[in-house]
Amino acid sequence: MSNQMTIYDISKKAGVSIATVSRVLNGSSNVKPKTRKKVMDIIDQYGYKPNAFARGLGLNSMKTIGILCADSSDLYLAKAVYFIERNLRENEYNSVLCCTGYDVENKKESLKLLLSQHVDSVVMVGSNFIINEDGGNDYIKEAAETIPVMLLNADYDAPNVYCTLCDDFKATQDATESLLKSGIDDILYLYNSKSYSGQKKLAGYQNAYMTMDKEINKDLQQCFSGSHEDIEGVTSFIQKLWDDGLRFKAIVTSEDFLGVGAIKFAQNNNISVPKDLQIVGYNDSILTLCCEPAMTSVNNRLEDMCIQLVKTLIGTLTGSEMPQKIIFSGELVKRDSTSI
Amino acid sequence: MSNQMTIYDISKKAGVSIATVSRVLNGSSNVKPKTRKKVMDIIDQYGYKPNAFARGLGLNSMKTIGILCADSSDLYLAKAVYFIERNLRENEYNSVLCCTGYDVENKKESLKLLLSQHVDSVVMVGSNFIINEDGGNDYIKEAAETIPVMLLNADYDAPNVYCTLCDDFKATQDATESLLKSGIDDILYLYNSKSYSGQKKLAGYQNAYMTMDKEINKDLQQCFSGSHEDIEGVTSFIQKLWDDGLRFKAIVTSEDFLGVGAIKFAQNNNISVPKDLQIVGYNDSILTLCCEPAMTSVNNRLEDMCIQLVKTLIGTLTGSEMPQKIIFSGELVKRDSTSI
DNA sequence: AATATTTATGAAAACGCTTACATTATTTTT
DNA sequence: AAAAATAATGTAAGCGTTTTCATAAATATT
Repeated sequence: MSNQMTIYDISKKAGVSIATVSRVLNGSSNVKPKTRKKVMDIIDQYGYKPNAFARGLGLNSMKTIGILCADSSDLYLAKAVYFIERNLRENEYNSVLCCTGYDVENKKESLKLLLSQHVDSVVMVGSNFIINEDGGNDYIKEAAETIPVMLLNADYDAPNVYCTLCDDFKATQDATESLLKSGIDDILYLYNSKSYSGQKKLAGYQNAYMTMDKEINKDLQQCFSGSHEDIEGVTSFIQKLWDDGLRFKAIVTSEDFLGVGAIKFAQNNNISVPKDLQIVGYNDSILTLCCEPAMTSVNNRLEDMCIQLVKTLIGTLTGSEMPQKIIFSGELVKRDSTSI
Repeated sequence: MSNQMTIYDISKKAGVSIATVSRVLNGSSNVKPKTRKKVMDIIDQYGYKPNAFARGLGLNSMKTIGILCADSSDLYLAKAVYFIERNLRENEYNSVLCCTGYDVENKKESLKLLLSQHVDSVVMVGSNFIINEDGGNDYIKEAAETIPVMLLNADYDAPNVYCTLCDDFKATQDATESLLKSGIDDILYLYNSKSYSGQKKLAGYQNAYMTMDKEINKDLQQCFSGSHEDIEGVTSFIQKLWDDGLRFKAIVTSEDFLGVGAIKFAQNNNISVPKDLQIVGYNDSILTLCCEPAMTSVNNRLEDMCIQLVKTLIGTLTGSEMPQKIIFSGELVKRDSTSI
């Protein structure tokens, strides 16, 4: 079996020392081309792969990145994980995935676990890793004392913490402003409690009103706290608001599933979309194409962000000075649920 | 820093040998309760975590399972990865994720990589890991010589290979039969080239016709080879068939996104669903709730399968004799896209 | 109380690599 | 052609655990 082979076996067969084999393996320049070829041939012939543990022990790095993610069954997070994993692998890094759920203690525990595994860095996927209370993010700061911490779509200033994010504030503000400018004043903002970015988007929504010098109605800011799978829950949540007498001409959301729930609500009530109710999703996921009409949504450049994040990560690990914050601009993808 | 501490430091502080510390760490019974407590206290006090590499080297196992998955951004596969990861972690196993894409060579390469990392087992998520040609699956057999190989929703008989799957054949046959029994003869079967299970479902579809003694029209078996994101592609694919004169009263699909594309097609052509066209999806994903009307779909018990798979895996790793094949029955979840 | 048995602990080898340092081979300089 | 400089290779010491085997302590048996 090729897997039982050790560097000793290879060195013996190639008639060199284990140090030379190691040098070939690690691409050291100080080895004669002829020797390198000889060793390589043996390695290829026997399909030898160095034992990752031993290598890790020696190098104190296993070329492994920890990926922390609340819930990789969430469409958006799943895509992020996918893009990050792919990019890491292209750079010859492995990823250990760790789904933490939304509980804070769990997140901390998972992080500790990854650290004990000596990952070279840890990527936190999603803004829900930012804890919105005093000292809540110390666990990030602490981890960053040991290894670089990469935040996807979250914003946190600390040494050795690198953020790659989309300007959700601005994207939401822009979308809201477009609606306001088209003469619609009663815009419901619907967000999900799970994600901190829902707050930032809320601020963008509010800022749009301020900028346009229009009055804000607090009742039009609503938080849905169910799961990202519970579209029916969203629909009845909105229905309840409606039945309670709340009225709106547009709904701006912090996630696509909320938008879909809104479209379903409109259908149930024979409200014409976009004529009498315009709806804006967020993330530009496949859900936008499933509903009727297809939904306008903010594309927040997930793939670009992930590519950049890995680029920054690799740079940091190889000792380059890297910017600690990179911000992408979201882009409103207009479909048939709006007429702006 | 707690992370730099070694077993030596702990042993010194506790006034015992490293062997004793190791025994405490590994829960060996041969250690006096008083000693254990003493050591534990030091460990807790300093937050010591053993170096995973060294441990791996010693044990030749890092309690890590490799997860192989073509594309974890696919809703279905993402959920599978999520469930598996969660269950593994509950059993104190880590998971290294590896997205292979659909290229066979890549899959083999990724598997080799995982093996070189000395994972304790490897889980292949999805039927696309079964290569439908002579000797195509030797790579699985080979891996199984070293470690147990777990297949999710794929069927392959070999020593040390464990399959957990859903009877997609039967589920599709049942759905098709229900439609046939309700008097509809022209059922389009639409599947996706990416997944081998599309073939098994096709067989189920065909078997329904045979069982009901009805004639099969080969033109009604169509394969869409686009991406799982390309709902619009599906819609125009069906439109083309329609424009070419193909007619059908129902569409049975191998995946939800195909069903959604079908519903969109119906909408575009003012074909009433389910009155004039019934549509059945597969996987019972969130997409079924996004479209209008909500889509009937086969729930193939993904979570149950994943739980069982991990159970089987842990059993195997701990030396229990485990069944090599466990088959779940799919369940048709009826919604408004059918009237059966 | 002396001996046999069991239980708890320690010393040291092993795990398979990397790498600093020592040595040898090769090339360049004189 | 000898000396100096450089390049290639080898030797051996880590890296931080686990674990076997030997030994010491505690308990049971006579």
